[in-house]
Amino acid sequence: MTRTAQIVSVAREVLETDGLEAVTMRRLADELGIKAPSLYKHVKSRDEILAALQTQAVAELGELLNSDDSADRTGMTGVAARYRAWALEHPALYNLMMRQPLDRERLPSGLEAEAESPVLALAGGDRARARALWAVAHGLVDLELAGRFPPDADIDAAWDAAIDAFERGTRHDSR
Amino acid sequence: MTRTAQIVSVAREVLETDGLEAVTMRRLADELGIKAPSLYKHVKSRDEILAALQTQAVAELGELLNSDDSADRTGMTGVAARYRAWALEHPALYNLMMRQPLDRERLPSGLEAEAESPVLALAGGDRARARALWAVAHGLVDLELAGRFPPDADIDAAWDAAIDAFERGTRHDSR
DNA sequence: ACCTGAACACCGTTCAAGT
DNA sequence: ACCTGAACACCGTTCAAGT
Repeated sequence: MTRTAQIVSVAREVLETDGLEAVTMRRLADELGIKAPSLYKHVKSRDEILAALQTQAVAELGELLNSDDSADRTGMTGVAARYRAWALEHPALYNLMMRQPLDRERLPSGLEAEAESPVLALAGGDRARARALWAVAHGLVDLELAGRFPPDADIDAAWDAAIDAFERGTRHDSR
Repeated sequence: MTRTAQIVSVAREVLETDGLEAVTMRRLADELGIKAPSLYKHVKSRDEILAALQTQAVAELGELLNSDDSADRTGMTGVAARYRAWALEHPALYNLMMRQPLDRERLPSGLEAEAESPVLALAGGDRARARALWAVAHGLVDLELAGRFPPDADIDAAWDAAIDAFERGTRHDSR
């Protein structure tokens, strides 16, 4: 394991344990038993570390969505459940993944397409519809993570309503 | 105009002009011709200032969604267009508004309900459906603002697809 | 009542220097 | 090749002191 990989790995632990604001150059150095300035021999900046974590997250969530646990609920309901569950288990990582543009240069080619493919399939190959579908899922998760729903809101019911709206008819783009 | 109100007003200008990271106690003080520590005589913390801006934003966007410019497109398409346009005009404010739990104590009572009412109406009074509707709109805006769609994505088409999905049938919650 | 200077405990980052 | 100490330009916030 290269030193750079160790840094990213420690960053992930800290991110998941104590949140983004705890991911500090001094804290990462501390965990590794070195001093903050030493990190810069292995990594260009804090942002570079965060970009690496973003890539990891896209890969992981993509893999999960592609996994077809046939035991699990299938189709839209299953994909939605896996998406939401992953986000709730890794809230800080999910936020990081969504709150900055993808660094498409660095991203392993094809990764983004692979991560999206299950959603595209659910949309019957319609890219616009797939993006709308992604947006509801993201919107529901983001509002839940941000604590923006009223305390008594039935979030499960909101997911059901969303799935309900998208499940009927796969007619294509109406523009 | 009380000093506190001036601080919040300056904070809004700075937020909209230079983004959240520019909203610094020292910067706000500077704009007002005083020193940073003086701000604490009028305001408890930076977070309190941001919470005030969040309240403003909810009120404004709510008012806009309730406005029924009959010249404008009506129904879901019109509301969606106004929602998106406001978010794109005030990106930093929109983010601020969505990225932290509402301070429901401080919020003028009824404000949240009023802001939501047009969406609830579009959902035929179904709260779960209304939340799903809100989530698509928020998801689409959030992904657009974060630069998370591929550069060649047709975002208008994604909105059309979302509207399309929600426009047919107002049958209620299927759980 | 309102404002200031000095300070504290933090940030990310740079750079000369050590091994 | 890898690490460190000292420093720079920042943060939010506190507090004694001035008017």
